[in-house]
Amino acid sequence: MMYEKYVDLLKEKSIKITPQRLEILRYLDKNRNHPTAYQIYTDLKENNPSLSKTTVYNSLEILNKYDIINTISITGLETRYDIKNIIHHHFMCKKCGRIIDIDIECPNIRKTLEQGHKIEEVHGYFKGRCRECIEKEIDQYGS
Amino acid sequence: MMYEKYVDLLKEKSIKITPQRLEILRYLDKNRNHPTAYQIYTDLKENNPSLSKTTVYNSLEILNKYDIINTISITGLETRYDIKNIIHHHFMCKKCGRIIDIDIECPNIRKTLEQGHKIEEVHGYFKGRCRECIEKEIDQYGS
DNA sequence: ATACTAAATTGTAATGATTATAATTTAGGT
DNA sequence: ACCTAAATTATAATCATTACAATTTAGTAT
Repeated sequence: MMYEKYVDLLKEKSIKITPQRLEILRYLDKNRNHPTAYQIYTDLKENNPSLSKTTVYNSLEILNKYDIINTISITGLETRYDIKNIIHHHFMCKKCGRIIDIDIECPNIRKTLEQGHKIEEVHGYFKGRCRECIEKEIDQYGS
Repeated sequence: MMYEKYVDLLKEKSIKITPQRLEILRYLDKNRNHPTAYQIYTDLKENNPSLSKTTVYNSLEILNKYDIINTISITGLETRYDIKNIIHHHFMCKKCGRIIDIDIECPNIRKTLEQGHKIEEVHGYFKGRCRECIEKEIDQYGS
């Protein structure tokens, strides 16, 4: 019941249903903060001490390959992961490091590009300072 | 004469003018194929055997900080570098790995987002199969 | 021109994310 | 209840990047 949703996702793609994959999917579904592989690993390890880091990487790779999750290259340091939902962009705050969803899809990019190359993924991100960090600065130094 | 253009770029930002920085800038200006730090390092080392990898990283960092170059996080593996020119997006071919410039700026993203967060960088990229790889496949298997 | 000083460069070592490998276990079909 | 290919695990290796400490240099002041 609890995992049925994720079982179905894997069944659709005819890839093996394992407890590790289900846990990772559930984790990404509940944690929409674009975690790293390491964050997923350490958090899930609490309830499953035998979990291997390699398994996390392998699972993320196959889930990405079958279009169940997205990878986000934005920090330049590590890959972030995101369960697939409606297309959106990301905003990364250079101060606090947070990656925030931006519910926008870049219009007419797809059409514009259907001229030779085949697009399989669309990624957009911005970098700057998030509202919260800006507000903190104002508090600190006076407006 | 040859390096004047790059000297000016550094002067504008009041950062020190060193032969290493000038060479890196010239390299990025001539090589618009989004090289990695390692590629820059090995290519420039040919004419300057004492060049250090750390210098390349340090220089790229400061050039990026002062908005003279751009960093591109797209492969998830390493950072790519691009001399600053008009805003454009990128297309990465999943087959051959090439990163191609797409001369498009996502319209009205900037305005849409001026609601709290401050945008300092706009990045957009697509992944898929480039025209050349697609054409090769057709050649191979018949159309 | 010369001397000075903070900043840049260099080489080496350390770090941290990710991948490779090989042995063990398991999912899912027979 | 098998069987087998695929998944999981632990460990070691790899690769990009950063930290560090010693040396050199750019650019300013003398």
